[in-house]
Amino acid sequence: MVSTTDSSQLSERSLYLFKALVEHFIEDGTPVGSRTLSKDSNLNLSPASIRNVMADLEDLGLLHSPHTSAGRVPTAKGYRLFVDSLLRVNDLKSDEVQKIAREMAPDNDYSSLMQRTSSMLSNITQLAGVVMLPRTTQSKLRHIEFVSLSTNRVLVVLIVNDREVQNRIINTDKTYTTSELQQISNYLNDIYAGKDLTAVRASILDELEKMKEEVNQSMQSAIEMAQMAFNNDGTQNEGDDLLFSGQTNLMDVEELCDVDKLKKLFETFNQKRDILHLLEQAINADGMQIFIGEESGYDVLDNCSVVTSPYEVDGEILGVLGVIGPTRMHYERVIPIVDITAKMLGVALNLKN
Amino acid sequence: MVSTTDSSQLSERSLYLFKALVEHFIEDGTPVGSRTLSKDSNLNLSPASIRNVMADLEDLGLLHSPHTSAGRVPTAKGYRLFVDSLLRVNDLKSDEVQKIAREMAPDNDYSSLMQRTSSMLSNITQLAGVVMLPRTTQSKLRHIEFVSLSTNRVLVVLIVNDREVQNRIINTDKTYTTSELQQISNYLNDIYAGKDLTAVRASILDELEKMKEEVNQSMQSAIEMAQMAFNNDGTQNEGDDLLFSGQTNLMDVEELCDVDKLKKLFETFNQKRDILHLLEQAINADGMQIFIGEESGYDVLDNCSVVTSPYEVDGEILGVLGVIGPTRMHYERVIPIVDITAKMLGVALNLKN
DNA sequence: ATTTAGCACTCTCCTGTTGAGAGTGCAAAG
DNA sequence: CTTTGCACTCTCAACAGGAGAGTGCTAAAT
Repeated sequence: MVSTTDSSQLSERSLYLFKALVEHFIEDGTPVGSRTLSKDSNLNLSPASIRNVMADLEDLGLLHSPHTSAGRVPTAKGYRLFVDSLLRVNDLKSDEVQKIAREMAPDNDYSSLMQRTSSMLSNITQLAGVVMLPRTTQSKLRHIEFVSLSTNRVLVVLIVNDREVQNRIINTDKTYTTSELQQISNYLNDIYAGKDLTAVRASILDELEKMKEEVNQSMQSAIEMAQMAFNNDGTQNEGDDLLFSGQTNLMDVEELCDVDKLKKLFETFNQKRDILHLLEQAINADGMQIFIGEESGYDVLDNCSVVTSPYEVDGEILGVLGVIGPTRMHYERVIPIVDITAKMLGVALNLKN
Repeated sequence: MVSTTDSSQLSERSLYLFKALVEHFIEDGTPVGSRTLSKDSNLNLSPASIRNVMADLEDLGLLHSPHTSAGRVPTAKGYRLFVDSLLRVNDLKSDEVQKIAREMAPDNDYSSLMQRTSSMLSNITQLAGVVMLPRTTQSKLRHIEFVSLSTNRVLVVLIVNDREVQNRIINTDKTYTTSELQQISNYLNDIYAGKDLTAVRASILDELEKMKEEVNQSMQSAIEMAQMAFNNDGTQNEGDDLLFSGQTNLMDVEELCDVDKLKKLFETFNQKRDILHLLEQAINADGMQIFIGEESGYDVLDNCSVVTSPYEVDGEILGVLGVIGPTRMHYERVIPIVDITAKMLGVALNLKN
């Protein structure tokens, strides 16, 4: 990205007109011509003069003409300039802030909170909302519990990080009684509770080695059980960490109205992978990050912008959330919404510790 | 539904031609004219004769002309006759059966099995798949466990019906130690394990009444905890019992290619409610159930058919699964697929007990 | 040195027309 | 009962023409 357009390269007037054009286009959706702009801006300039300016802006790659007689439209680069240097973000109306706050009332149910956050984002913006769940990089084991299901089948319940409950079923070679399982889980809780999951796994493998020498029956069972419990493909299913909502809102957007493009877009959502990559980029940038059109690097998102913000608790970034919509979106509204939502989610999560 | 069209009302030849027409239309998607049908069927009839037959069929409400010069198309009633009396279901190729079987290998992870079933349905049919999870009408409590999270906050883990794990967080008025919680859960497990959830709730309310007189401290705590644990809005979130997949496949279907209709359809999927009602109807009918077009009673499904089959374990119906696609679908393929999938799901679930 | 007016030009989009093609229904003949 | 013949209807694609919008360029005005 060398060709950054510095707003100082342009005259005051050009910038003013450019801003007016973008705003008009965002409102209308139709390419803006010189005549319209002449009336729209309260500079008293004739269409002809404005044409000259527009031609310059087009040369700089900020505008684009769909065809000879169609007025002009901002390019991705144009939106970038607009968002970075010209946009004046609206303060949210207090009733909107309250609406957000209401939806995000802290809730003991963690996953429901996240889900509601996503829906709220899509509802309030009338675009698609997305929340990336906290990456469970460091998972502290809180508690482990075994429940006998039937012959040779045992349910393992792992409580991780105070909020997440994982459960899996393992097949054992013998049938355990409830009290045996109780003993085993007591034993494992004693040594492993509070430790990191990866550390636990490593330790278990160690113990398995040592075990060959020892003969302590009950401990042997315990370690075997633990091995099976934790051996499982470590992380949970890869696709489980992205919550979309309001995708259908995008079906109203004219720019995306082509069924074929929509299909590709929806499939991208379903696969989650690409969006996940994108959001991972956003997690590192501190503060809000906006991907405009082709900037994202994904073809399907060519006519889309993604407005993201990381959310954090105690200064630690847990994840990212955001909104996906057409490049022609009301940034001045969407940006503060995403911003405040991220902050409020941080607060809501904080209250839970 | 009084106006059932008995296939015996129609001449052999009419039926034959009707069948040919429907098959042709399902293949092609374009209205079928007399000329086409004359060549297509190997009866040696002139287009004119066929026109007469077609006019009769139209009078009976089995066919419909989009316009004067457009050939004819089956109505919902027509499809109904076709599916009920004329359709010869294909046996699935053995490699397809194997493919299904492979996807539905029994798996300790219950929810993953259900999810894979849904995806598999949509993959193999190239339509939308849906699985309704077992209704938890009678939920036997298997095990209850408390884990202290932080001051005044306790995580409750309920294991229900051997496979389902529910967890919720409750706020307590005092902070419990691990061993206190242990005691409480031991106590509750002793009296409630194996009982029905609704019975448990009732019993707890009873105990709360009695409690006023008694003074047993630890038992009092236990009951209070239990009350909070079970008091929660009984069932899990209402929308959590329907698994869709492959919705985007429907975007390829010509009949639904209108963005507006698609949007409504997708919103119906997201709300789940209507589809849930439909599937609930299907759960009662024994065996497969097919809703064709307007029959479903939901406007959004006007151009859609829903092919469903209940799945059962030990003769008990647990839920329903099926496929949603355009009325113009390859019933002869979809029907056996849904059928066999339901059976295999039953088997896979059975192996888990 | 800008800004503006004038003008020729281009492109889209809407509208109307036309003809081909497909399919129908009906009446009369086989 | 089936077929032939025929007039009729309707869609669809292609084409043409005109209105409208907007442009770029040049020359005049400020």
